[in-house]
Amino acid sequence: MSPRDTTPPSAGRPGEGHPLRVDAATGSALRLWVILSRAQDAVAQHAMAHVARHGLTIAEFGILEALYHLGPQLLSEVQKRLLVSSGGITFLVNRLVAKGLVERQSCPTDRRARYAALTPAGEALIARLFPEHAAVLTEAMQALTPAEQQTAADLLRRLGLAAAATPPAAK
Amino acid sequence: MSPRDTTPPSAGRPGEGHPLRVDAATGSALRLWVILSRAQDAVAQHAMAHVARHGLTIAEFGILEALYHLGPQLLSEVQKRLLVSSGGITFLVNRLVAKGLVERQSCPTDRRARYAALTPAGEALIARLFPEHAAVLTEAMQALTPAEQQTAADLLRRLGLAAAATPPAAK
DNA sequence: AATAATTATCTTAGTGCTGAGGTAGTTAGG
DNA sequence: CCTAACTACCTCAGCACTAAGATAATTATT
Repeated sequence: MSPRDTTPPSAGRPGEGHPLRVDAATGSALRLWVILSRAQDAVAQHAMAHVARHGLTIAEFGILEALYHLGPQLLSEVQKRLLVSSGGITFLVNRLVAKGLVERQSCPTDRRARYAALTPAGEALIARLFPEHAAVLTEAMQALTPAEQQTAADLLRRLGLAAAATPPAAK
Repeated sequence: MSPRDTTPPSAGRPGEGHPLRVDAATGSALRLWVILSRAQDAVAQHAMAHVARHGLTIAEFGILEALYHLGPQLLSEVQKRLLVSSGGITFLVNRLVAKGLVERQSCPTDRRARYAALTPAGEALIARLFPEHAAVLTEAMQALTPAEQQTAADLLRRLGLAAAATPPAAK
């Protein structure tokens, strides 16, 4: 789903292609979209490389991290937090159970619901990995000062919330 | 690969989990990482919804757009531009060929190399879709003014270039 | 020329996830 | 109660892509 595409042509290329003609507002949105995606991807490479070294995917790490910081959670709560599909959360928790890092617990008040909770092994792993992960990301983002990170975060939060709020657009 | 995870706990949650303790610099990097990923994902939903309505994936659209604006390109050039794997570019071009939107042309000076070029049908499709796509993205990002988009783009470009430049980190 | 190293593409197997649909448990209305 | 609607989770088929390796053509070295 990454748009390292939509990229405006690397200026000066003497192609046989069509010139890129867009108005100013459209141009800045397109440019931002490409830059946003590339930045996300570049940082994601660092995050993935780190968790992969411990045999985890980013999504698995996200579940462990959520359970670590919030305690046992209903699968549906974890699902909403991670933004994965309903089938996906079952699949991911199954895999973590198979690895011995997570266990399911039944909910006393609602027999449909199941909690996911860390096993001692899972707790030990995430307790060790989380600080490392934070350090990897801090390192990967060191090009921006904390103040700049704050500015970027403020802008992107508004952008993300607004984009998520609008319907996926009909055209 | 999305880290809607790594999210700091939604403050105030009275969990049984561990408190989130990180220093200031680490905190801003972690926060930015989550916000960056969520913003990228939210905008990507709009982009995907648009191209999916025409039976395309984002990667396929990216190839069509590249060929449209640059003219016929070697597969390896398209690959670098889209940041897909070498197998991926073969796979994607095959699918576009099957759809009748792209054709391969042999390179006269290097018999290993192949050009990808738009067919008339492909050209007609992307000529219609590209302006729509630009409009969808402009709409999706309208929460930020052009000046704010510029600021965000400047920061993210630096972030992305620096993150891409550093080795995937060893720890 | 012969050999090695590099480059360009393709092949194959596999991964990580989505989406549609299904079952069981729960809540609300009549 | 009894039905309908909803919710939580799971199953399963399938998709988009990756990674590793194979093949084949080119360039560089000896």
